Amino acid sequence: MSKSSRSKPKEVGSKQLPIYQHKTKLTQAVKDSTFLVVTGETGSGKTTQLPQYLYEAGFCKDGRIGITQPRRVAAITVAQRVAQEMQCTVGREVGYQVRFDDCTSEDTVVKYMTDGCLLREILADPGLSQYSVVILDEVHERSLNTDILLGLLKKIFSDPAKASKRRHFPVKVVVMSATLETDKLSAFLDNCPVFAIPGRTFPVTCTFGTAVGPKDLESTGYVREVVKVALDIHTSERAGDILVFLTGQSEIERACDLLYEKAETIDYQYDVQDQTVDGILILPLYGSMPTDQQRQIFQPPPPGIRKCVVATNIAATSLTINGIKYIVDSGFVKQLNHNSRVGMDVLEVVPISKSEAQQRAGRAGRTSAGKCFRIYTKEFWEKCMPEYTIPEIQRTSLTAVVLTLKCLGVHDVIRFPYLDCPEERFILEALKQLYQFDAIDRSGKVTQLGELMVEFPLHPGLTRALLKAASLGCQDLLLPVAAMLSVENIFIRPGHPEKQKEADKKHKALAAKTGSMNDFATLLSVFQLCKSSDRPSAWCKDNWIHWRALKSAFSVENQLQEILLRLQQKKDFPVETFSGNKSELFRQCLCTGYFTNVARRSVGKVFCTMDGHGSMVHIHPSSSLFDQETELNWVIFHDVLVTSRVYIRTVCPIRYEWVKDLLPKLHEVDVYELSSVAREEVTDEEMIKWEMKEAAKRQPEVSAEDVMKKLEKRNNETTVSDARARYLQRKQQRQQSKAL
DNA sequence: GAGCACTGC
Repeated sequence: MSKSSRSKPKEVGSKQLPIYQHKTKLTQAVKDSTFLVVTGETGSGKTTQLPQYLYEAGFCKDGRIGITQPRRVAAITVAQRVAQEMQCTVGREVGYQVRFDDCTSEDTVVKYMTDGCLLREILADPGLSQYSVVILDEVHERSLNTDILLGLLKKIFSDPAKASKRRHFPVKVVVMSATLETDKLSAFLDNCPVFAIPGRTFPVTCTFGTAVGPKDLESTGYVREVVKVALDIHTSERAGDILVFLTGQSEIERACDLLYEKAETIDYQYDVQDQTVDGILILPLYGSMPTDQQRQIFQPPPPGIRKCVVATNIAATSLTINGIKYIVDSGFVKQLNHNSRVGMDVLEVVPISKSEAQQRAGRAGRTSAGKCFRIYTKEFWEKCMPEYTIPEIQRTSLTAVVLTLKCLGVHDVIRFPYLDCPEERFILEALKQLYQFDAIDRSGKVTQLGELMVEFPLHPGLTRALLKAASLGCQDLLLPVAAMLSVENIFIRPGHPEKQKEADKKHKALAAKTGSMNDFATLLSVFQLCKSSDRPSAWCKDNWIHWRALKSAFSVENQLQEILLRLQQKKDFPVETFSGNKSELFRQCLCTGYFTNVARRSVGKVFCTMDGHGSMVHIHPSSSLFDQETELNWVIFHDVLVTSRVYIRTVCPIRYEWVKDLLPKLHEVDVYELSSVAREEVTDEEMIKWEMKEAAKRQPEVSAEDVMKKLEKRNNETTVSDARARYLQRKQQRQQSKAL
């Protein structure tokens, strides 16, 4: 680092912000203790100002100030703003680092980054030797990485003797959060002091509705209701834009259609109190929308026109729309929950928490006083909505997290200092899976393979398959597939039936081109075809492929390749030779990573998973295997989707021999009740015979209901069938409302 | 015979 860059601290920061009058006390508070909790609502200026105050107070003489953010955009934009305030270019004294974009230099002393980036840094440098201050921001959001960092920082710096031995200038840890659960945070960090900064937001008055009560937990009636409320606002409230919160793309499109319809039938011009509002501009907003379409949302509406944005939760934290004065809150959100009892992730619609509802309401008070219309009753608020959102660490699969912790020397992952402990069975499940992948041994110690696996930003199963391929010298087959599976879905399926047919046709053709019924091979082929195309974006448009998603798959593939090359230069990188059929090489590599996701044909199109849960699953209609009448009896799959049925997606036929030796591994460490069939070493033929016998005992035709009943019986917790029941109920309601 | 919120490395 150059000395000149920090010898003369400039007078920094904006004096207008509420935080300014606390400047001296705040820097003193940081000096006085190892841990400090700083609270303050949005608009207090803590994210941009605190690092500058600390810089000015000389905290950078001995190292950097690192500030984490849960989101990339936040890290980048905040760094840009702070650089501007400190009158330097981004990448010099002030910089940022996010995945694929490192904008820092030797001069950088104030570094904004994503929480995932800091976690990676700790992996390489467990003492965080280049930092004098580490600031975790937006801790109240409880992102998985921030929660892990919180535990790690507590563990590393809690013991002052240990901390000061590490360097003559001990690291300061500042945790910044909205004014929620601050006592809990302080207690967690050795009862450290709490510093509160008043915010600067405008009051938002909230009203409850009558449409959704405790009995309407599974109702979709709320789409009609939010439309009605939005139009009421439009006809009776003074100027100011509306933001409506719904749960997903299809719901949003339906709401927008209804709004267009209804808006046309009412008078075009209103006299709202003393102001005239001419009309309403209706804009949908969700994550997978094209970026240029998203950009429209931020443009101010034409004079006299009211803007009405109908959005997913993306508008709650990720994107801020100016000029919003009215909120319509449906009270629901779509959330991905991991169910360890059945070993799958279930995406479901659930009521939001009270804190989330407050967050939504707050979106109306950023520039002036606002109003929030909740369509649910006070009773719903009291009885159905939890105080706080369950943190991600308690809802998610922990396999990758546990491996990371183990590689950081945290051997006892159950007694790691979690701010909120995940359920023990979630941790056990993760350990079991890591053992199955040979990432840890029987004693729970990380293997050589595990040390390699932790380097990859991928699901452990994918990493396992990739490393197998690399050891056999065929990584070119797996790198693109791993990249494609770690970005959002690349196949576009539009809402309109006509276009849907067209897209399906194109996708089927792409699958047919590979000559094999293997969805993984289709992904590889799409990747290669697009990459070698002269005009890749046009190619995507023509084939109904998500260009934005594919572009990120290209950069992920690049990154994976770089990591792999670096690891292969180590002398102990495994090398194997392959004796089997060359054409089967690809699928056999996949088996190494997906033997935990093996299913065997049961009856007709119903398959039975072999992971010990024995769940009944169906091939998803988007799979190239869906309408194939073949003899195949064994498949591996990438993921499970619970809707009208339990579907497996991205499927690949395999031979029993390829997984025969791996399957026992699934049951060696028996944490859960295992399916009785899978435990036995049997041949394919024997398996089929057994299955025929079983099938004869049952009804000739296995209905979805039977399958679900079976699943339900198997699991005391009925999350999967609950989810399905809810889905069916919603579908029925939708049909009823259509009929009306 | 199809229903994928949002992040992140």
